[in-house]
Amino acid sequence: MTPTSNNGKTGISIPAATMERLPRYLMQLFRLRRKNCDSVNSQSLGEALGLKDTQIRKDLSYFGVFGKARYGYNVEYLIKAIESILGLTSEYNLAIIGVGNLGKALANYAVQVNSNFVLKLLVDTNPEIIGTTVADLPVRSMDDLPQLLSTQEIHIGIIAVPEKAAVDVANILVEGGVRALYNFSQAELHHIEGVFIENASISYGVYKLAHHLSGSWPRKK
Amino acid sequence: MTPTSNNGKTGISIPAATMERLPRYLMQLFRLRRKNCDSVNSQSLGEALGLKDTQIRKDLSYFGVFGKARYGYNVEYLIKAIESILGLTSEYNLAIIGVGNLGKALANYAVQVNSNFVLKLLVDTNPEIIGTTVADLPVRSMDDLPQLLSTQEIHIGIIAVPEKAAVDVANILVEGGVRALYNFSQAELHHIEGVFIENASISYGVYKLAHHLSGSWPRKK
DNA sequence: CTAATTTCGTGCATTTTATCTCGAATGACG
DNA sequence: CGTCATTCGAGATAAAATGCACGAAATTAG
Repeated sequence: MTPTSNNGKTGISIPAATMERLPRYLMQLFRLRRKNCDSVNSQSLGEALGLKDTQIRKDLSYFGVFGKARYGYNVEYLIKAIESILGLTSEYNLAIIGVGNLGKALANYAVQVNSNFVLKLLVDTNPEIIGTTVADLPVRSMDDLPQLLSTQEIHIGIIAVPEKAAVDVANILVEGGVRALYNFSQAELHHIEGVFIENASISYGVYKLAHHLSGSWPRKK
Repeated sequence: MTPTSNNGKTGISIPAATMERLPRYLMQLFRLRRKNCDSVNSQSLGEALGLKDTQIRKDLSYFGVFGKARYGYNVEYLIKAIESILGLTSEYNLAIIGVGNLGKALANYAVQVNSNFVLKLLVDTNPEIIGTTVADLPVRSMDDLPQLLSTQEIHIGIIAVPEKAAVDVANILVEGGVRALYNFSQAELHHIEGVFIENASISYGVYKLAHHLSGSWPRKK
């Protein structure tokens, strides 16, 4: 069986919560590979990620049989399998709109993360930023964005502009044919027909921490 | 009844999923306030956030009665109530560790978000950054961090350093008495006794989008 | 004042998610 | 080669979250 096959499980719908965890599994597997680990079992994987071992086995079981009794999972094989499940078999072109501090951080980030994501385009409105080079790419003018989108295919648009500009930027991207948006602005983007939207919600975590500190967050065991 | 009271619901444990949504409600309420809206009903709040109206009513009902039939919720009152639930009745001092692009972005962010969060400390290891001013604060040396933590109380430590340094930074913060960490590094931080940890996981969204684009993400209706 | 209508709050059904349990497979070891 | 310990896979069970449906409250209109 190849890692890409689904082991006859077609038709069964995968829990969204499971899909959410796969990137975390993948990241941890990359770390293990860097440490030259050949195999990993569900228990140690769980400990590294703060999850129960049964959770990991159940998650992986949706996609077929990856593990072996008394051995665990082969790291390399599982990486290939999860990459395949996540659709990391092809490349995705990224555009970052807004090259302030956050945009720059994301640009440098994007290069490291995974070679399946290729940063193609940086755009800003600020004349002082336009023309500078960030992550080996020139920053282009927002005015040129529609035209730039027509000359190269962008799969994922990363929105790193102030809240007020986010909706306009989203519309330009969608009109330019971008079908997936990763929104780092405070704006709430939803419900654009045929477009996948992921909201990063950077600031919410601090509220959760405030609540924890203030007293009575219901703890998980 | 004051917004802070629990309307006799003490003892009932609040679903974690509900707590996760409260910051989003709060943000949307801030937007409504800025637009001088006095009231909002569960339906329009739901539309703005991509949630069902029943979800919002149920969430709020855990904390008592905030709404009125044929009127909805008073924006100002609901803001006060949620702020109280989230523990935003006192101030929280923030330290940002790592003043690269991400740290700078977070520093400028933190100032806007909410006056309950007060940025007190910026720290980095890079001699070229140490001594510069970001968000009206001088960047201090990482070497001085333990000492700085002993002279002022920091409630929330924001980790914006490279993955390799994250665990060390976390340890220094915890030893310095910080009980809540917001981790923006790629490192997985878990299980520090008595410390609340929130992982921002900035890069995972792009994997989800890749999977969406590649085909068969199970859609929610 | 009464009826009509809107919108909340909440008990209950449904769906989704997490956890438990245990048989089966695998490799280690005598 | 047989026994033992380990670790997976997956069905059964428990827990959590969501969504429905309806009674009650409140406002408006006649």
